[in-house]
Amino acid sequence: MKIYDHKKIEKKWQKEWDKKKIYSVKNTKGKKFFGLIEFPYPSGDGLHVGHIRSNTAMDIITRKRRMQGYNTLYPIGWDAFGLPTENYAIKTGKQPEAITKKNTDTFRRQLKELGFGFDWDREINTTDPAYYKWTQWIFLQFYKKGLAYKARIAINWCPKDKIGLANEEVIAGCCERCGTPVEKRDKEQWMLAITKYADRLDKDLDTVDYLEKIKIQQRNWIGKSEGSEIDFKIKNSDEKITTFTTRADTLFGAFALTLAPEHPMILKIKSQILNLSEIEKYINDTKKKTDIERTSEDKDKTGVELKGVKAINPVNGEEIPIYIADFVLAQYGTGAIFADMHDERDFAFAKKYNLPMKQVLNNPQGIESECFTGDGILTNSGKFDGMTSEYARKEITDFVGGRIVTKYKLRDWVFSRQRYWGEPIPMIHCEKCGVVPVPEKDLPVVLPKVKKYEPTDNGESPLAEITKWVNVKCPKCKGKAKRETDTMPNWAGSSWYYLRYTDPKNKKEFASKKNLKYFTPVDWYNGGMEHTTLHLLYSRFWHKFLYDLKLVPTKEPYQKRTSHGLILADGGEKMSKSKGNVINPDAIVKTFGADTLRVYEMFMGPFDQHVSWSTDSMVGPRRFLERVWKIYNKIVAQNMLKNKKNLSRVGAPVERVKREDFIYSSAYLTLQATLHKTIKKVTEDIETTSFNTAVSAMMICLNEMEKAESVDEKDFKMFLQILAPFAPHITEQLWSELGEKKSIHLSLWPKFDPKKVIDNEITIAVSVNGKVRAEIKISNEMNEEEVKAMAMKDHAVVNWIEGKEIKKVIYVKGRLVNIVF
RNA sequence: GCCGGAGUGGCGGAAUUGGUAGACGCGCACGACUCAAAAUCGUGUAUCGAAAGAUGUGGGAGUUCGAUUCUCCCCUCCGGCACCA
Repeated sequence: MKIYDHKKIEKKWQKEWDKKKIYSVKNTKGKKFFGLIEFPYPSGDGLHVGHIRSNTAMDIITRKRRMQGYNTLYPIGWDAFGLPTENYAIKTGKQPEAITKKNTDTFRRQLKELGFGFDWDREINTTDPAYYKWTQWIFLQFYKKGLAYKARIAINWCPKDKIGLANEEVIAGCCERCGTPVEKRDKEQWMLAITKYADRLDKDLDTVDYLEKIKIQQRNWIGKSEGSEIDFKIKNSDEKITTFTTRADTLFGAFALTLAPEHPMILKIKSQILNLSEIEKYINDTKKKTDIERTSEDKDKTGVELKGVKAINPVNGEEIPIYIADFVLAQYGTGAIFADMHDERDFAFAKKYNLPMKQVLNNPQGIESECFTGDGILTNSGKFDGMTSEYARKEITDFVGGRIVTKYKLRDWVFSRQRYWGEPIPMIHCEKCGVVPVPEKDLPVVLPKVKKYEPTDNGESPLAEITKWVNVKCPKCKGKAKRETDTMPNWAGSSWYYLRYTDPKNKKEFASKKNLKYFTPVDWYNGGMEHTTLHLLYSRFWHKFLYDLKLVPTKEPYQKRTSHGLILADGGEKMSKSKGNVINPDAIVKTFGADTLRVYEMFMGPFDQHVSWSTDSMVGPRRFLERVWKIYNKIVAQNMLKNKKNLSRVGAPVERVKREDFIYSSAYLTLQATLHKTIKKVTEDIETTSFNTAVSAMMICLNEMEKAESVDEKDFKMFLQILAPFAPHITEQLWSELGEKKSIHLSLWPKFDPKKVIDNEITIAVSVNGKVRAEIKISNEMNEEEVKAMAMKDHAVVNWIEGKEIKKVIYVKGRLVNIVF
């Protein structure tokens, strides 16, 4: 009798799969499936159990597809540019390349030890010049189309990391990475005009199959809102101020015009302002504040009136005061609003400064509240009185010559980083010609070797000090010029990596048209929720841009997107090095085996929800696999009996069974029904990422097989096949032990037999007035009347209904009978 | 504040076109095997109760023959956004 020893079999099959390249995609023929996980950042800590959760899930999906006959691509690579490596280089004096090499070697070893079916022939690395050549090339295309531009803007500056951050990287006013409050700094930055794609990024979400919460989060981030632009003239001046509002219906109630402190109009009408010094002080104070300070003052509204200047309400000619206030944002809308009492902020502002307010909406429900912000019926609004808000918005906008417009919260993407370990932005600054792109033939612009990686506090990249690299000839005039020393953010390489997988070694294009047409879009992409408004949005943007250039064949990169929940430490806290609660997968693989770890991670809870790690619970999945092995032993024993071989060699306790009798027994039919139900459930559950219930179903099936007197070898093989995506090593071993020559992972996915799924005898409940009082066994063939009659006759039921007048009897097929009196 | 998600035994969790709540697993208890232990196997395991039975899916109301599932109100936790006009 052989014993399950994961150490013996896991290494063996990993080598075998590698040698035979069973997971490599060799052609572009037939139906395809492209499954994708977010390629890992190779940190020095090695693989995290969270990686394993996501990777195993997609490994199961792709293995199933492969067995269903799809030409299946499941690639892997390294998103290797980024701060942790650079910081480690600064600390240790080692080169980022060397660190990356070491880390990717560790990750590769770990991933292989877990038995993932990656196509290792397509491994990519964003820090490889042969790869980032194309990242730079795509940037040049953005530049050519005017979507990459330089702007002097106030950026989010992290004083600890000494790096500029994109808006998406600032969490509650603090650096996403280190938690330091960010400062504002004016700097020349490369920008990508993602806002030009805002509308399509929003609208095209309708065409893809993403989890609803992902769509909602992206939509909220893009922040589409429809409203009106309305111009206010300034009294005694030719100037006008454009406001943006979604509530044009409240225009009659405007009591002030409120501008962002950064609003350019303030400079233009400077001469008319009587309290200029007060205004300038307020503007300066605002500038000094960080975002946290500006928003954390309990939302207390502050502002200053521009004395000596009045605006004219276009709807009724009323003169109203003009204020500047820091709660009005320069970046959104037009940086100017009109204030009215049907908005909580304006209401609070008016209360604070004792401004007179006028009610112009009645609550249709008739409930009086101090500040009514809903849609209502217009009042005090001249000829618009009595209109509904919705209708009046359009009418009033038309009446004052306003424009219906759409605005977005999304802002352009700050694309410069003042750090070393990133793709150099392929631009040259010439004294004569200005900004000149590096000619495509000169790509890649390779990162030069440097001695010191420290960023500087003046906001320049360490690259700026490498004069030999910085000083170049202008590609246009051959005169003196300097290279751009900013690098790209780490979101650059990951914005298009899935495309490279289709043709990873191509030297002429980022990928051939033919391969792109065959493999894209990605059919199923799984990743973390934390990337919803970062990577996922950025890569959709890049993809749409490439689509517009006719370089990719689809409008969207990913057809389907799911996300996994985090794996938390035992107490429900996040795993972190500082807390010392990180689980090392290497140790788990050693003691329990990769198959157990995989099954455990799939079984521990619903895939899309957070779960807490518990090493103690791993014995369940381990026992499960050991018992699978025991069924194999049972079959070996059965076969020996059948072949009348020497019984003493069979270790398992086996009773003599006449197989022919068993085949037609009801026990056999029950086992068949369980097996086919399990095949059905596992097949379906994988599609809905309900891996936990799939494992549970297989456990139930195994329990049945254990109880059975005999297990049919063919049936057991089917069981191994549906288990194979979850536990690839043990199933491969047993598959081959049972005489199969070809890998189980290249075998055909079993189909359930609909006829066998139906039970011929079932137990249903009988309830009286909704309370369950008995159980009865019924057969398939019984009709409703027969079942009801049987239920009424049950002695436990009779006790309850005796002498009562039965009002009705309800029968739910295959479920229950309810008797009501 | 707004937008999502969740609340079920000692623990992880299962079950929703409304139909036997607690599947499966962990843990625990008892038993078998063993000189013994571990492992393994078997039985049991929501709560109260000797039992009959009653109660029970965050709390409160409602619809229904029947509600974890649907409706209304409220509470707690997690995630995202946060003065977006």
